[in-house]
Amino acid sequence: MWIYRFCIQTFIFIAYKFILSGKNTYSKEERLKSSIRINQVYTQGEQGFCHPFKYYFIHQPSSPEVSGILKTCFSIPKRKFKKAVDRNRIKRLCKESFRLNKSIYYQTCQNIDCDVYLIFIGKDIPDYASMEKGMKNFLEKLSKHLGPAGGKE
RNA sequence: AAGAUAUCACGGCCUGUCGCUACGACACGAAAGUCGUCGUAGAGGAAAGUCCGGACAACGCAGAGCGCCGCACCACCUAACGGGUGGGCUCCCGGUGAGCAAUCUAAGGGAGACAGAAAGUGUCACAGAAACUAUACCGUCCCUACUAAGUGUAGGGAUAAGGGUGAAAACGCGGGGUAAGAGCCCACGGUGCUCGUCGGUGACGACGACACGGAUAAACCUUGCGGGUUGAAAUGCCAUGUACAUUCCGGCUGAUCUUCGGGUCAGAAGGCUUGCUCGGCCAAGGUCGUAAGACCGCCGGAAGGGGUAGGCAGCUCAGAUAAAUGACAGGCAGGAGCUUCGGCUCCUCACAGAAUCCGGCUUACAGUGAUUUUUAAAAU
RNA sequence: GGCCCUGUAGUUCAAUGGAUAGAAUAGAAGUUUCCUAAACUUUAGAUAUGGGUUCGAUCCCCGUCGGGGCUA
Repeated sequence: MWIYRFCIQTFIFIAYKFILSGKNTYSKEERLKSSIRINQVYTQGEQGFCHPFKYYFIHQPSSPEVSGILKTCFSIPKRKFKKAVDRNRIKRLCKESFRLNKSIYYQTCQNIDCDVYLIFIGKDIPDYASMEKGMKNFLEKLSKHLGPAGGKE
């Protein structure tokens, strides 16, 4: 009985929060935090490049236990940006652009459990417009890559 | 009115929308909990460098001696400090004034790891005669021999006043004195872990007496004071998981009590602590065998190997753990540029982001305000 | 977060507090060769930086900057 209820709850959860995309939140659940998962993504995952970012990702179809959330993690190399202020600034720009534009991904891809590890590769600190442009490009590329596969399964 | 230096203070403010982190209340739910709702709080003067000092924690409760490290004028502040405040002394700049000169010195400014070189050892390159219980190269002077003599040559002696070398050369300078000279004597100065009197809490200062040949302790060292060691990746707990496995080395002794099950005391090998020593602490045997020894087990160390590398506390009225402070819009204030002096346009900027917490230090810094010192120009 | 080490030519290393900081290699020029290589000759090139101690610092001391290592 309660399993059925839980399924309904999770379905409602997904429907409200992501498909309809009523609010542009970026909470703790959407962040990739476990170091085990990060190592998996880094070693086993596929990799690619899209202008300011290098990305690793791993994906599997969603199940009742694993809700279909896109978990992300941003990384800025310390070698290129030595000051903590610059690294903080870039990370905040990344998070902000992802928060406002993640609906591009959720419009096409649903029920896929995907972990993404993004590394910022750039020489200068970008402004928000260029960062948003790069993030849109990345999300479109990712959703194109995952969309048909998710549809088949 | 402008620039520079130093010190101190500040390091934009307000409103709205979306969003993040923590906590609390409310709503729903049996509970776990929630696309929940609302409220409160949310990064600096250096948060930095990690250069000092603490709080705090752990370590076979840390005792003594040696070693090692740090500090080093005095007083006060401080939980403590290598920090701060004030004072003393020395040196440098400055130059009023005194003096024949050497030299001393007022105002003002700057610097100083500023105990001891008269406890000992070492070093002082090159140059120079000589660089340290000192030295005679050129000189100066005396005596003797040769020479008729001046002078010259040779030998012996006295001498640190003059020359040249050097970073540093017999305390400086004037006079006396002398064969020539020398603090040998005198005056004026200089120096001193010296002695006495006076002043000062003290460092020290003034006066008098006495004595006068270097530098280096950020060379070893000596003296005084301080420091047990390791640092939140400390430490405690929970979860997951494996191997009570393998190899090598060393040890398992003695006395005593006994209800014969065992207990008590001492000790070896080895190990533990702060580098060493003393001291202190830990420490299991049994079977077979006449014995030597063998086997099993245990203890300690080493090698290689296996497993987990997650969470909670530590940790805070900011408080995370792949780590929160952001984006957009408007206004005020400030700055820059243009100007027809009405205004218009642009910007919110420098250094820089908490990770247990405090007290300092050092370094970085757009701009604003205050104070001090100083510079050049113009006007009177 | 904490602890520690280190900085010398373009590179790898030397140098007891005292000469113009030395060697190898790389660079440049020349000799040789028909040309190149090799060999030989010559040459330029550095103490991370700011102070202090000292008569005199690559060396000793302090600050800053950079690089590296260790730490469950």
